[in-house]
Order: sequence, then structure tokens, then C-alpha cells
Amino acid sequence: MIPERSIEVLRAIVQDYIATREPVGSKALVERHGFEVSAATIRNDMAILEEEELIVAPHTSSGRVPTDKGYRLFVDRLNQVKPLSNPERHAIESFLSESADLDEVLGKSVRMLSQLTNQMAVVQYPTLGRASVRSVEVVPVSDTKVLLILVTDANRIQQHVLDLGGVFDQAFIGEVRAKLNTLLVGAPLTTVQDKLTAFEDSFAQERRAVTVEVVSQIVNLVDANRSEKILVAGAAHLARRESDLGGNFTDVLEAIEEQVVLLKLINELQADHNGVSVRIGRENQLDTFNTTTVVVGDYQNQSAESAKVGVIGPTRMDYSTNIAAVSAVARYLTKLLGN
Amino acid sequence: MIPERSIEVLRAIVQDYIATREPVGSKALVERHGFEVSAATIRNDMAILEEEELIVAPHTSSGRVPTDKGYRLFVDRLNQVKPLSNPERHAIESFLSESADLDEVLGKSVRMLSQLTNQMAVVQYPTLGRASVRSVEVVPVSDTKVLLILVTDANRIQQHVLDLGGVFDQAFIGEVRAKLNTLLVGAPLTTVQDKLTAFEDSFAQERRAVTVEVVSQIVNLVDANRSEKILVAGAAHLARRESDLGGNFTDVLEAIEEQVVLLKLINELQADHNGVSVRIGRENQLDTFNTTTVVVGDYQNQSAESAKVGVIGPTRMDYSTNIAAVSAVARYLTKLLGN
DNA sequence: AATTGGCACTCAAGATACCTGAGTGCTAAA
DNA sequence: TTTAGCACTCAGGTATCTTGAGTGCCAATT
Repeated sequence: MIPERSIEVLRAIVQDYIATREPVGSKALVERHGFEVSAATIRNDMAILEEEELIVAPHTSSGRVPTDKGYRLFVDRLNQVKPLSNPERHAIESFLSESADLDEVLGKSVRMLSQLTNQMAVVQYPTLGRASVRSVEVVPVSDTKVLLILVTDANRIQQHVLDLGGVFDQAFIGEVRAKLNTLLVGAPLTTVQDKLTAFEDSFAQERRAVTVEVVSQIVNLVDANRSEKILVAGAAHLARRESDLGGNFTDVLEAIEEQVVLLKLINELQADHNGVSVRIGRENQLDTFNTTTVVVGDYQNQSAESAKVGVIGPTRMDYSTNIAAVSAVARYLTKLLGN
Repeated sequence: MIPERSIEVLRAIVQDYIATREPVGSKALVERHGFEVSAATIRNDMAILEEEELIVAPHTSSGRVPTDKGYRLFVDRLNQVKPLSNPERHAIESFLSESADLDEVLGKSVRMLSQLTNQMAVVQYPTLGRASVRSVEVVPVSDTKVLLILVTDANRIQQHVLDLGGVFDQAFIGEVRAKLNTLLVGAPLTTVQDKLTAFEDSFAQERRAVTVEVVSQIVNLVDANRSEKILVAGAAHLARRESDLGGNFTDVLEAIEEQVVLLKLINELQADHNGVSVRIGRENQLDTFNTTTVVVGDYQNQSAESAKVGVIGPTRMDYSTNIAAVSAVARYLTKLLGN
């Protein structure tokens, strides 16, 4: 077991290193934190920490720097989450309070989280696996085109413009709309495809081609609901910390723009701390994200489907602030979208 | 007037510098380009170019580097736009051919342009100043909420969820919808606000509060149409060229995320070369964009409203490729959205 | 008048050496 | 277990040299 004071020393090292970016030495520790022992004693403690691989010396005889494992212990045991300041709480509330559609809410949230933390922020769209169809609309938008609208949730609307390939009459559109609604309203998304198998059969022969197209697009909309999508904000913050990233900043940015890797990354995390979960450096198991920490939280929408919000930054980050902010934004999102 | 050969020397310098990133010297020029004169002669030509401020020496006695003015002359007079390769053309066509709504088309376009050029790409949404209302839909999405949909254009749909603050009956919704359409269908966007001034008066007293809200949201949707929006892709490309940007990469990224500055920037440009316009370095008149070149083209939608597509990169960029790609994407967008 | 060879000159960038000081690890005493 | 003392290490700063690519200019040549 690691002695109490050694753990305190680790906390001090993490705090100082986060604050100053300099490897921190025994003397500075004694001075800046109220340790009632001499530097030599602290050095003994540091030897223990080094033994446990919680800190390392960048080169023989320089101060120490926390390892991923050190940060981990810090986050798990030492980090008292500092509550958001009142202005910050207020900002979140008023910023997100005006009800709006999903795109707006998520867009605002991710920008706000980025500002709050000075980190790059990400938010994932809910997947709606368990949701069901609320209504389907078919709206003419030109001589030959209609707009298909799929409403699955008070905040979630999907649309697609469909070219019917010829002029259509109003009655036909009405028929399509009525039949679609009869078939689909209330149906769970997972069953939509099945329910539509016989859809085109109920139309006159010459209309078949068009109705097939309609079905295929509806299915696409459903899939789009399921397909995972992510918003990102604050890339500039990440760029500013480039030097903390050990040079592979470009790779990180690329991976994030790819979205696929990013999705995988944030979906592996399961909430623990205050509903927030943290992956530090190599814990991400991806070379690209070797030097980054990912902090994510869950939020739930109306259908109790959950998705992630979070921030991504260098492992040398202000864990207290970031965990608090992510946790707060996740809670507010749940409040707002969960009704 | 600058002698013919000196101009050729400038072209060679620009090409070599773009290719190698090294300041280029007289000897290398003679070797790599088929000048039938000696290095000393080239040096005389270079003296002329320096006199004209088309090139500079980073330090006494090193090779030369083009100035903004040098690039400008290169772009205006020397740069024969290289046509896209066949695979590239094909990629554009097939990539964009599947008709889809505006969000999809623009999203795909900007990513493709970024890939084609290896630069950060941007695309602006059309402003629709001259467009008019095609239809308005009001769709219930929950007990107390409706979805307002404004269709202005076959490819342009705007939506907003509106909380009515209480339970509503179907007949009322129908009435709202009918009256809105009677009033607005065919009306130019600019007149929508006027047409709605008396809207709420036609409803029973107890409904007034709700209808006022409806009007205000419709006006918002119209404004959102007018408000300028931009998509960005390929920030990683810009990051990779960070060193060409003279260190203010972070500022550039920040300004681009701000969107406001970016909008101003690209809207100042008027098409000239092949329908494409180029701003080089200080020509942007913004310190932040001192070392970047912006290449933008116009595209038109159905209502003949135009918007911009383009790329942003360091002044040291491959002008031929970038101008060609921007021009091609702009043309395809016009074809696709202009019908 | 344009071109060229020759030559002295400049300066960034790399190599080398040296110094300094923060910080360590270890040992022996308290 | 803690501490003072001390020799040791090494990154990073500074100073000095060297090298070579490249220049500007001049006088000779075409």
C-alpha cells in the first residue's frame, strides 16, 4: 500500500504540473504545498511513486511528471470535482433554455462545453434505437419533387427530398401519406422495414415504381436515425495545446474529422464518476490518442436512448473543471431532451 | 515593363518554391528549368524581380521566395489552370449525382473539395434573398408541440419545433396551417413579415398568444434563411501546413470557427479567373489571414441566388490545382442546385 | 546593351564546447 | 522515519567556429 503522504505528494505533483507545464521537483513541492517535512523526505516519497509508475522523470535529475497511471489515480481518488461557478451554471441554463429542435440544442451545447472547458468538445446524436414513429408527412415542393418527413420524437425530425421522376397528382400524394401513416404511426423504428414490405402492393400497377422509391427513402431515414453522428467544436483549443500532444496533433484532428474512430472511442466509455467517464492517454488503446484524455458523459432523450457528450484534450488537462463541466452539460441535456 | 525572361524566372521560382518549400537560388533555376543562360544572368533577372517586389530574400544571400505580389502576378498571368484528371471529374459527378437535400449536397461537396485539394474547404449556404415561399406545414409532434416547416425551394427546407404551451385541438392546427398557406404561398421572403402583421387578428381572442408565437417563429425561419451559414471540412490539412502559416495557425482556426470573419472574407471576393477569385496573403486585409490564400468560386441555386465555395490554405499552395478544383465544384453545384 | 566568369562577401544552420543550476540519489547521523 | 550533506547528472543556454549555398558587383566578352 502506498503511504498517505506519498499520495498527497502525487496530488501536488499533478496539480502543479497541470498548472505550470514544468516537471515538478521536491523543493518546489515543499514550498508551494504545506508539507511539514523536508525536501529529502519528499524525495523518498517520490521514489515510491516512481516505483509504482505513477510519475516519471523526463530525464535523470529533473522534476517529475505524472504518468497516465498517475493521472488515473488522481482522477479516481483525489480529484474533488469543483462545482461550477454560479455564472457558469446560469450560462448553461439560459443558453439552453429556449426550446428548439435537436440540431440547435446539440449545436449550442457543444459550443458551450468547449467554451466552458477550453477544450475541444464533442456531442453525439441520440441513436433512437427504441423510439417509434410519431408521424410521416409528404409535402410537395416542386412539380416533380416531394419532401418526406419522418418525425420520431418531439425533438427529432428527419427529412429527405424525393424526386418522383414525373408529375404527380395531389390525390396520389394524399393516398401515399395516408397509407404510410396508417402503417407506421406508433411503430418502433426497428419494425418499419418489415411493415413496409407490402406497401407498394396496395397501389395501382403504374404507381409501383414510385412507391418503391418512397419506401426505400423512408428506410433510409430510419437508418439515418440509427446511424451515428457527431458534432465537434473548439478545434482551436486543441491546436493551442498542440505542444502537450507530443506532436501528433494533426493525426488527432484527422481522426476526429473521420468521426468513425471518434465514435468508437467515445462509445467504449461507460459512466462512473458523477456519471462521467474518463480515458487517459494509452487507456484509449489507440496510438493516435496516446497523449489525449477523453472525458465523456451520457445524456438521455425522451425515449431513454442515451448518447455521449464530452471533451477531448491533452492528458495534461484540468480534470476537475472538465469533469464538472461535462457532467453539468450532460445533466442539462437530459433535463432538456428527456422532458 | 518587365522583360519576358524575368517573368519566366518568376514562374520558375513560384513553381519550385511551391514544390520544395526552400528558397530558390539562381543555380538551381538554371539547372531545373531549361534556361539557356548562365546563373549570373538569372541573378540579374532576379534583381529586377526583387526591385519590383515580386520576390524577396528571407535573409541576405539566400534564395528567393515569392511575395504576395509575386503570387498575384503568377495567378493572373502565368498560371494555366490544369484541367482535372478524368478520375477526379468522375468522382465529382458520381459523388454528387444522387439528388438529396441541401444539407447533404453541401456537406458532401465541401468534403470532396477538401480531399481534391488537400486544403481546408468551405461552402456557404445560399442566402435566398429573392426566393419565395413554396409552402408552410404545421405538423403535430407531441401533445403540446408542433413542427413548423417552411419550404422555400425544392432543396431548401427549414424547420422549427414550437411549444404551444398547452394542449391544442386538431381543428385549430388545421386552421393555422390553412391561413398561413393562403397568406404566404408565393410570397417573396422579403414580404413575409409584412404579410403576417394581421395574422393573429383573424383568430379568436383566446388563441392570440399562440398565434403570435407562430408568427414570430415563421419570421425566425425566414431570417435563418437569410442568415449566412458555412460548412467547413479538412481542418487537418491546414494543420499539416502549419509551418507555412507563420505560426498563427491557431488564430486562423479560431477565426474560421467564428464564421463571422470567414463570411466577411469570402463575400468580399468577386469572381474573375474561370469564375474563381483569389485573395493572396495581405490582400485579405486581415492580420489573421496574412499568410493564407483564399480561393473561392460562386455557385447559383434555382432562385439564381449565389453563394461561395472555396478553399483556404497557406499562400504557398498549389494554385493550379486549387483553382481548377474550386471552379469544377462550383460548376457542378450550380448544375445540381440550379436545375 | 546584354551576357558571363570571377570573386569577395554574407549569413543561416549545424557542430562543438563549456557552463550553470535545478534536481536527484545515496549515505550517515539524528 | 526523517533529515542534512554532498557528489553527480544533464537539459538548456551561451559562445565560438565552420561550412556552403547564394548573393552583388565588376570587368571582360559577345
